[in-house]
Amino acid sequence: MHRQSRPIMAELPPAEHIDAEALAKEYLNGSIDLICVLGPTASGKTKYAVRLARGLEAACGRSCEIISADSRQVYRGMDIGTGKDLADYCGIPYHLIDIADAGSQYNVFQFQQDFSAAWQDIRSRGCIPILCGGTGLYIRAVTSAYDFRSSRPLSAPGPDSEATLDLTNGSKGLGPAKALPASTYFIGTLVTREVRNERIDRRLDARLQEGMVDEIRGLLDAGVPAETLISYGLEYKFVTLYIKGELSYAQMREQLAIAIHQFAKRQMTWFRGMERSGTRIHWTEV
RNA sequence: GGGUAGGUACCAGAGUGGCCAAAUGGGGCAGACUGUAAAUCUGCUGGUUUUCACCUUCGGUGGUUCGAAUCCAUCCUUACCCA
Repeated sequence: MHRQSRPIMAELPPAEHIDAEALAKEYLNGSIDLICVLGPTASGKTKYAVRLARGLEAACGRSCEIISADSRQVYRGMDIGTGKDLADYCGIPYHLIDIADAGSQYNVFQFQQDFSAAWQDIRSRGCIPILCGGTGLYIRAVTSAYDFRSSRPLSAPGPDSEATLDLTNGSKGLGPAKALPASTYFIGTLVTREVRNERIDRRLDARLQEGMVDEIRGLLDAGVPAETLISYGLEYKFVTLYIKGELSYAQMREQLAIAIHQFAKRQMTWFRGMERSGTRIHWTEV
C-alpha cells in the first residue's frame, strides 16, 4: 500500500484559446496598450510570444516587437545559463536583452525605466509591443505602475552614504512621470508541474552539454567575482560552486535541477498572487 | 554456517521506558515579497478536528510494564566481516 501523503495541489486554471484577430482588434481600438506573455521557466513563453507576434501581424498588418522581462537575460555574456535562445525570435525584434555587463547589478527600477523607453519607442513606430518573460516583479512593476520614488532607494550593504546619495539623485533626475501601459492583456503559458519539471531536467542536461560550465568559467576568468555569479542564482550559482570545487558535478546537477523546479514554483506563486489581487491572466496551453 | 552493525514518517537521520505523532536536514505543498526577485523570507508536511482532544504509527509477531520507537523472545530483512 502506497499511502504517500499526496498534498493538495493548486489546480491548473482552465486553458483558453487566444484569438489573435480579436486581440489585434482590442489593441488597435485602444482598449489595451500592451500584451504580456508570462509563465514559469520552461513553459515555452518565448516561442509562444513569437507565434503570437506572427499571428497578430497576420491579423492586422502591424509589426510586433518583443520586450523581454527577464532579470538575467539583461546581462551580456550570460547566454546558455539564462537560456537566451535568440534564434527562437525568428527575426522578431527584441528588447532589453544584453543591455548590462555581466557582473553588474541591474534592478527593477532600472527595468522600469528601460521598459518605458522601449514601450514608447515601439508604439511611436506604429508597432505592437509584447512583453514576454518570467520575472514577476519586473512585469508587475511596469504593468501596475509601481512607484519606486517613494520607496527606499537601494542602499549599499554598509553605511555607504555616497552610493545611496547617487542613486537618489539619479531617480530624481529621471522625473516622476514615467510613461507606462494603462491596460495590459495578460496571457499565461500553462504546463502541468510534471511536464514542466521534466522539461527543466532535459533542458539542464542540454545546457550542460552545450558548454554552460565553460561559459561560466569564462566569466570567472574575465574577472566577474564568484560571489556575484553566485548571487545571480540557479545555473550561475551552482555551476560556480562546482567550478570552485564546493560541489561535485553530480551534486551540482542534482541540486541545480531541484533549485530550478523550486524557482518555477515560486514564479507560479507570484502569478497566482497577481490573479488574487485582481489581474486577469488568460492561461493558454502551449 | 558463524559474527557484527542496522531496519524510525516521502528521503536521510536523531531518539534507547513516560515531557514522542516522534529532534534536525532534504524534498514536497502553500504563502509573502514596490529599488538584489534566478534573490530574500514565512507557514504546513500521519488521520479526524476550529482549538482542546482523540485515533493509527517507529520491520513482523508475541511478551515484560501502570506505561514501549525505546526492555525481552522470536521471525523476516539489509550491509559488512569470518568461513
